[in-house]
Amino acid sequence: MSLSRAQVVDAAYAVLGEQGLAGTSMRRVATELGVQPGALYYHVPSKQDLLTEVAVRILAAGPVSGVDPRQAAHDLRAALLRVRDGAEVVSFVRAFRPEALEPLHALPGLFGGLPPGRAQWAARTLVHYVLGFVAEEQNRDELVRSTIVADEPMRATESEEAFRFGVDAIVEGLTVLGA
Amino acid sequence: MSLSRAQVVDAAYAVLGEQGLAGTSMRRVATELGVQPGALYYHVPSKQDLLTEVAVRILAAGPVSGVDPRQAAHDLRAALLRVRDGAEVVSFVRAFRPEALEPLHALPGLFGGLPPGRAQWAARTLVHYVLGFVAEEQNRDELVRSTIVADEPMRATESEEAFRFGVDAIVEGLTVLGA
DNA sequence: ACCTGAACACCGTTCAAGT
DNA sequence: ACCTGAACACCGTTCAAGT
Repeated sequence: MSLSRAQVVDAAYAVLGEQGLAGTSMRRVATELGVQPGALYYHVPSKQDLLTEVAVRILAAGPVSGVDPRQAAHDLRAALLRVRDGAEVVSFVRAFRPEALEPLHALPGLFGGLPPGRAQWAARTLVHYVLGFVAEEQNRDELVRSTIVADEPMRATESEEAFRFGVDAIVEGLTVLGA
Repeated sequence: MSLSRAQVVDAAYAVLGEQGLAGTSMRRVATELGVQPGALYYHVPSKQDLLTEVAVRILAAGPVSGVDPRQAAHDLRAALLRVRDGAEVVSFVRAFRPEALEPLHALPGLFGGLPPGRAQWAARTLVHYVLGFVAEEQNRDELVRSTIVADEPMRATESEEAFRFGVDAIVEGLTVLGA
């Protein structure tokens, strides 16, 4: 039975979870599937496109429409934290194919109180914050994992608090200034 | 006359400006200096350390203490925009050696109205926003440069406006909620 | 249609050996 | 002390050839 595109994405997602983004090479994905590297290119045009699908999968667990912006921010963070380097992967895809990340396009709609232009800006502001914050958290995790830096207990709960503070402040400011 | 560490950093900064981060390899920096790749490792322990020095140089044009947080945000953005992929480079260095970026450590001091813990969080929030926003701007520039995507005039001034809106909203929210 | 084998043009880093 | 030459262990991608 031959390989499918979905299987390639699955394998890439699995390698990401095991090795992190730095360890997620096309060659390793191929090895995971028991196939030669070149075989992947029959199913996927490039590594960037493969990562795009992985990012979409990451966001599938993510923010839904119909909630308030604060909830959406927490949901987005939770989705990113589910896999190693999740924030980095989504940031990368946002850089070169932002239109592929449909879940993020619903966010402006959550700022119902603002005029459309402002709602767009507001959503971008919030997304930048969440991606930056979680990327920092996960980069820290990677450093801890490679024992370059020592783990400190209590970081998780302090992170939680700091994140909530930022979200609250940003949403507050956006709704006040956006009107 | 032999190479100096400063010359290697200069060359790396120059290559970054000409080729962007993706094109900034140790081998290209070596070529720029008319030297073999291995020679660089006599002056610099790794590519990561070299990029750390480049990031410090980028931030040297950056935010000063003694201004208000909004001014600092605009100064930081201006510094990042001076070189290609400046935000990406600083983000990368922040990931693996944040203590090296001294200029960013002064930012909590600008939130004088907040208790110290909150001022820390506030600074992080603002920095995440600025780095994320500028990284998006510069990634766009890279795509335009490679003609993957068309340039749209008016983007610069709209970017300016959007950035200011985000900064104003964040600083407003932070000072209101932080007290 | 789908995959292999093998190559191309790169990487960062190390290290003996030269001067 | 400083650099070269050459290698090691990787990359992403392409493509003829096989089945």
